[in-house]
Amino acid sequence: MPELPEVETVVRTLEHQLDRVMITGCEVFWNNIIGYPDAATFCRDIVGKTIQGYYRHGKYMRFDLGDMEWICHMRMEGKFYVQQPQEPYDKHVHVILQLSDGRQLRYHDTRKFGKMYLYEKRADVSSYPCFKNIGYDAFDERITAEWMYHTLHKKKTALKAVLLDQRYIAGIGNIYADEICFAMHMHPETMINHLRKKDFEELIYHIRRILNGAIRAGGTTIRSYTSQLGVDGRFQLKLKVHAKKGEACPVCGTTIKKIVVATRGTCFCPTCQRRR
DNA sequence: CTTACCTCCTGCCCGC
DNA sequence: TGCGGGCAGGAGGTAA
Repeated sequence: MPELPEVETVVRTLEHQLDRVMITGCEVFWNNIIGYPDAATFCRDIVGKTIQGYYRHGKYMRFDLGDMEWICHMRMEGKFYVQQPQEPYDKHVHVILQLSDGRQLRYHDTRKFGKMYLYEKRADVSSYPCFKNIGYDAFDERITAEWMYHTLHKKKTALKAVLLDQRYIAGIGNIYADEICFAMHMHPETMINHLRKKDFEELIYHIRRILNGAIRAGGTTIRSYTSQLGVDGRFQLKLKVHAKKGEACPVCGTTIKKIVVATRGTCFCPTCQRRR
């Protein structure tokens, strides 16, 4: 499931692979992938545009097309492939963009959960309808301990639920939420209103440290990128607790437990991570 | 306003 | 072997 670091890797990889390429054709095989407008309009309007910039907001990718903006969310299983037209593709390829250099940009998504949007360009990125419930990107400097304390100190919500809630901080998903809770030595169900301003400073520090570490690990993917593999931004990153149920905590050796928090499978160390 | 639950999808794992 | 059931999961939507 691509989270912020994986999306960043995909965006940078595509920028490296495609740069300023023109889109000369578009086919959509599964209409629900297109969140706005309808698939036919999407195809008609994207053809003839040149990609002029590659950006990311939370887990969303943004492509500057000059007078329009193409926005994609890969949800859990989305991948992009840059391939030659004659290369075969399977039933999970739902969108194919023909490029001016003869190659194709193919969107592959096993569960069809991903979404693409095409909007008239706006100066204020946060005003796009698909970002209606999406807050500041995790690296946005407007996320400060003061802002977090002000926004959250009265809420009776679990720490992990806050980390996953894209309205507050955009980009963190289930994997890094577990890792961030571990770094905080906090039980994922710690109530956010129990955190002090100093805790929020620490939280922001760990969020950015962990996401940055993952982005750096993703750089390896860019260098070793080959079109056959597809670009999904995944890489080998040593996780401390996520998906480690039954294994020993790397710090104290206690068996990692798994519970459900905010409807998500959640792994944590019962010794290192205390409730507050 | 907040929370709980449903929806979208498919692959995979389980039990029979 | 093969089938059905259950589950996971980001984010939008709706009901309570």
